[in-house]
Amino acid sequence: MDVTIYEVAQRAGVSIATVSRTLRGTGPVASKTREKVLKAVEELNFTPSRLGVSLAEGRHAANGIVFPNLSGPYYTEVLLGYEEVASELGRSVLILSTTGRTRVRDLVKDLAGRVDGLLIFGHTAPDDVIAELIQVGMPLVFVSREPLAGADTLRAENTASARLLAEHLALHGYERFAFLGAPLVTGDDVDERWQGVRSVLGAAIEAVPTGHYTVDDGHQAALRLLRSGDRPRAIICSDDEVALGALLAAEELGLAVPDDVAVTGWDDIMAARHARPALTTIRQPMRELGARAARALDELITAARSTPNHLTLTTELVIRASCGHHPQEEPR
Amino acid sequence: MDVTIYEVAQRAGVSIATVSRTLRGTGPVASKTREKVLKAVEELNFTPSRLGVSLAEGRHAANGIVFPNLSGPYYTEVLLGYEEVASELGRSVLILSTTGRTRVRDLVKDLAGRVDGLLIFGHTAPDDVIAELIQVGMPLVFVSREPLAGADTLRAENTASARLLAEHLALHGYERFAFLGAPLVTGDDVDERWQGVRSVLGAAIEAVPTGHYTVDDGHQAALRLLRSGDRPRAIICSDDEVALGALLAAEELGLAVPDDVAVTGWDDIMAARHARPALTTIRQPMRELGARAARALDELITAARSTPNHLTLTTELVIRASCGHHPQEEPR
DNA sequence: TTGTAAGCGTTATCAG
DNA sequence: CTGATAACGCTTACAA
Repeated sequence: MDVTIYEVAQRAGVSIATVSRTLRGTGPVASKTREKVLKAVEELNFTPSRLGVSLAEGRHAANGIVFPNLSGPYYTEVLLGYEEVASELGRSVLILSTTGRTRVRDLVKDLAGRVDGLLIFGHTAPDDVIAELIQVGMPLVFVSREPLAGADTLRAENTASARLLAEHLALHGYERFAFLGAPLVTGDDVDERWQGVRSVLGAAIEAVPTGHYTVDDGHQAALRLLRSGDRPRAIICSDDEVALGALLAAEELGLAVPDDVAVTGWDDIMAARHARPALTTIRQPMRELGARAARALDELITAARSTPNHLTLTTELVIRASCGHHPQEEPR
Repeated sequence: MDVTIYEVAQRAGVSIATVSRTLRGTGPVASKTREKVLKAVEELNFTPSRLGVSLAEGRHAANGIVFPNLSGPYYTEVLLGYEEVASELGRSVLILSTTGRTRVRDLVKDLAGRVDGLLIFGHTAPDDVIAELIQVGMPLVFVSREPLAGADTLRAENTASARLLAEHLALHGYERFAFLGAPLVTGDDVDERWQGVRSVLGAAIEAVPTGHYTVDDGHQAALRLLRSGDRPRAIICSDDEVALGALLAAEELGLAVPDDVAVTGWDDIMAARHARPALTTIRQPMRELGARAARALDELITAARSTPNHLTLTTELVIRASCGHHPQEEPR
């Protein structure tokens, strides 16, 4: 990309203003002139410099997204939904992964300087940068986090479905529960799930931490949990990956799921259906979260909307085999 | 981000050149002046406009990456390795996902206009755009593709390990094989794997297509394959995800792995170790591929190097349970 | 040590 | 309809 609008103008025998007008369709251009210009553009294989355009237009035509990592389908799916819609809207997407990173503050600020708007997962960005960004009016949408003034927040419903799940498990007659993948910060998705199940299970459930929310960490934590003296009758996991890890641990210890210990997940990632036994879980529209975030950002950026939106998408309890036997599945 | 270098200069009572010098550490600045400038910067909370900087510097300080999708760990891992190193080198990364996209040509060109260099997976970008990009001297590194003039290519070794794997399976005494996940384009990783195994197995192996290289598609294809009259004794899969799908299919049909049918994968993703039975596979340094690509691009961009490199990283045959019983594992 | 001014590549206003 | 020309926000010779 080396040829500039000046060369095109010169070759076409017109001014750069005319070239610009022709290419963007803004303002009138005589059809003979237009032809000359297009011909020159063609011959020179001219593409307007993004930098020049952006500087003049005063916008990047790009969105950012900050996530912890990409282990497992959750962030990945949201990311893809986001990128697809952003792309439709003519915006590129810049990514920033924060786990294992030092100076996240600076990275986020730098990213913010390159885009017109940002999707931020949960609490992956330091509060003070967020405050700064809101302060300067940068369009922001948070996914998987409690509402926040000055920015959009978007999440899938957690508490109600957590209750639904807890109640379903209680109906199985289980009495001791564990919540594997204890919340790390208050106000994010996992915390809401925990609050939800605890609100119905009360003292019968205890929170067990896992480190990260990965298959591996779930596996390790479940191993410890299941080996302990009084193991729970049912393990409600923070998400499907942790649950997959729990399934592994149970198998390793020779425990049958759901007969010895029931296990449930969250998200309904593809592997949940394929797991053995298939995971009872809560389906959450990951792709749509990303897509909606991109659209919300677009509204904010184009100033089609100025007041923040706080949206909660509905989820669905998906009952499969891992939570216990159900009459309709096992006719007597 | 609204305050410009002019306001800082004014407030500090100096020229914009001095502000720039102070901030970038280029050229001399009296320490008293420096202090005044830094104070003004602080008070105004000034951050140089990325667009301004890039336009003046003549570089984006950003890299792009184009991949088909993010289903499964392979692209994801490479992406993360890439982003991490790019970030260390002070470059942001812009992504472009191509599956299900129309006008990939335009998307790639647009992306190219926003970055200093591009990592492109296999054959995800149309040949003519690639030719154009090489033509204009855009730094390019291809991952998982056969060498190409005018750009770096980077891949993990395929053919030799494919032979190794095939020979190992032959030692088990198997006679009929299938390669699940037939190559879609010639010259990419999967094609090399196929060529490798076929070179030792000859007519004893047949290629079976899967659509995409996903768990689901592998599952479906394996189901058809295993139901057919003369099912193969061993299934060599194009990658771990397809293999995971094959495992599912075998289980569904009541076939024991490896006793009724052996299955192998490729990549050694995390799930391969956790699968039941654990997958025999070829370990490939995905993260490192991404990291190296970022460094290679940096060399090309900074003109530290001008001749293309074509690098092949070594892989490792990881023998686990899914390919058959081994003496050392099962002492008589 | 500091300031002036010429780029960098567009867009868009305002006269013709 | 078209062309000067002033932004846009910075970097960097070149002078002083």
